[in-house]
Amino acid sequence: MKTLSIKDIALKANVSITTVSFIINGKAKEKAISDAVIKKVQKIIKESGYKPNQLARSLRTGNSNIIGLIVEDISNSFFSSIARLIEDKAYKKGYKIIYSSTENKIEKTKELISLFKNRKVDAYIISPIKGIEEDIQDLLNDNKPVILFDRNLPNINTSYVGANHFSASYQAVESFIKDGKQNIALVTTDIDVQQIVERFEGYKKSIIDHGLPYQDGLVLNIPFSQEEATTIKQIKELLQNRTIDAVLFATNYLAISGLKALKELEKKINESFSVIGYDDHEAFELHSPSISTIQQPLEEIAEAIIQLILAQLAAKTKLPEQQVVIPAKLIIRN
Amino acid sequence: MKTLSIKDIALKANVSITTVSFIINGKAKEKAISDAVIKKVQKIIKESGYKPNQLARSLRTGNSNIIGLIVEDISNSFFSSIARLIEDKAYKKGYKIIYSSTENKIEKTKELISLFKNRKVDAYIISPIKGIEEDIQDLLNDNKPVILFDRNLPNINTSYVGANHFSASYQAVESFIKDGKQNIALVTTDIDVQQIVERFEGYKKSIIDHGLPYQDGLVLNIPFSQEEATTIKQIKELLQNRTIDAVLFATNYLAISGLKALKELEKKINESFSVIGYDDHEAFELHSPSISTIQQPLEEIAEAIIQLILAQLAAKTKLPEQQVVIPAKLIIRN
DNA sequence: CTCAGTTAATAAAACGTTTTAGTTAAACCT
DNA sequence: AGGTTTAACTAAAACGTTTTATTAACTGAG
Repeated sequence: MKTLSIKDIALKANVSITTVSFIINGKAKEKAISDAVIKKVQKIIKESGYKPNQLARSLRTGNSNIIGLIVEDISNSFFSSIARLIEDKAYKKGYKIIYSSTENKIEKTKELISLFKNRKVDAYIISPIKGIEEDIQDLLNDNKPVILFDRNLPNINTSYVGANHFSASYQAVESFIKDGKQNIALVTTDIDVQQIVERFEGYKKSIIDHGLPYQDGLVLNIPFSQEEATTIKQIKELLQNRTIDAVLFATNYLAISGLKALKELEKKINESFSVIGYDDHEAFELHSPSISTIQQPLEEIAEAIIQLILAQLAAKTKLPEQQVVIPAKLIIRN
Repeated sequence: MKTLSIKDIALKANVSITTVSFIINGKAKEKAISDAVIKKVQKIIKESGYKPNQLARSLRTGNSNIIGLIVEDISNSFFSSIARLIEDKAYKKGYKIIYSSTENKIEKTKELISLFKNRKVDAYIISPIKGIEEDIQDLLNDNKPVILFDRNLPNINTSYVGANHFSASYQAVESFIKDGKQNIALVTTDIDVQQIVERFEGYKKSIIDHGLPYQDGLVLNIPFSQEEATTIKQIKELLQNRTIDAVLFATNYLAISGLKALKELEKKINESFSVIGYDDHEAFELHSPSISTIQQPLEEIAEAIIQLILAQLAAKTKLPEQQVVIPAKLIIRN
């Protein structure tokens, strides 16, 4: 069975294609189509189950009611949770989301942007990486709404939603110090994105502000695409070779690897050795003892993103860009 | 800057649109375009950065190089991991994936299928739910490849990839019994999909086969969309009101809730009380003690799915459907 | 020298919409 | 009665491709 087109409907209703189009798009009133015709056409549409071809529509109008979501890795629970929340909220406003993972690769990210552009995606939500500034600027020049989240790109003038990573890791370290910890390690990753840098800066500043010496050897930089086994090995080495009484992990997957390392070392978390993770994870709460963590308010972040996007989509003119910085919460668990 | 069209390229190269199109689509040789013209046009395309409009292309050809992936919930690690693997493999073959979550809702699933159909998605990978048989049959009648995974729909004749849930939960219960357990509970969910039913059947058969009495009261059915707090409460009640020395959880998120319940009850997992989860989760391995689980081989499942899809996409005729059942592995951890 | 075949290219239709610019007939003035 | 508005509807262009059918020029065989 061939799929129906607007032409078939027009034929059946004995009116022109134009008329049907006006009715479909709710312009019947303004275009002075009589009620009788409206009723008739709507009835035929309903009965036949006709659905306009979105491709043709997009081709003609240049927009698609689709929002593109580009994240680092959809299998990371932070991103998949955000994706799910955004999907939900967008869906209610009639927008669909399509998403894809960049794996922090510049080339793949560029291709994705190009793919989405090609598909006439209406707006972009991007967790960016350095090196795609130009591509994003192109989108903006093209008047497409772009919201950056999780990480910001300093040279791009567009709205951003993210957590206050500096202050969050500052507080985490502060809480270690208040607990009497002296040798606080940071396990972080080497990707060059603002949010990771901030986490490091917060750590460093907090240590110095509280009169402790900053020790380079207590900061472990894990390459992003490294095998987990290697990561675990490096963390074990750090813990064995250094006097350390507290560790802050800069991402949830690093914390997971860290917990595995501790397990292999049979090193217990207790009064004399503490751990704080980042981006909550089911495993943190369940762990014995429960793992304290810096929690980003996913719901709020998703909400802020979708608000900004919808506002920009609805607006005729370019809205002023906003930097929404949401405080991350330090969750102390015992 | 207006985006370029094939017309602009044709103009610049001083040839017809048709010629450019042939060259773009690699039909230059067969259409006897001279090498000189091919070179010239390709140079112009490269220099100008022209990218064909995929919408127009899809509108004309009826296909899109996009595969639609429809899952229950992208924020569940089982699905997001599979999605990520499929995305990777498809990407290498020049296909893009777009995915969306159904939340096990028939209406939303139907809408998604309709959305994808509208977008001329070339093939579908669906983790289905009862009630959408007709929509899937429509796709098949339309000659679109459809692969079901995770759950099968008995009345649909199409390929399926999934794990052997019956045998997996049979073995899990068997291992409990060999350990001397007598009162084995099952915490499962009420969604009416084959894979969940199989898990229950395997549990029941194993109990009976091994000469134990099947007790209805030891099976807890959790409504799918229920708040987690309620789920935890129900699991606590089950554990408090019954003599139970082992629990099999039918999904990973139920196991997580179960572990939380145990934590609240301060009930320890040890020789006299065992637990097995389903679909691995980071938290299982990290838990103290580590949680045994039934592990679905994600990599193999993803590989099988993508193989079937690509084979069907490449084939001119309809391939015979295949039911790929991959054994799930019982991982005993201590 | 002519006809058939080949080579190199193109014009135009088609995909399914939206939207601009009309057209026609009736209703409304003065 | 003649002109102007308005109501109701529509023809056709446009979006950017692919593809079918066609043309025009050349080649070589008989």
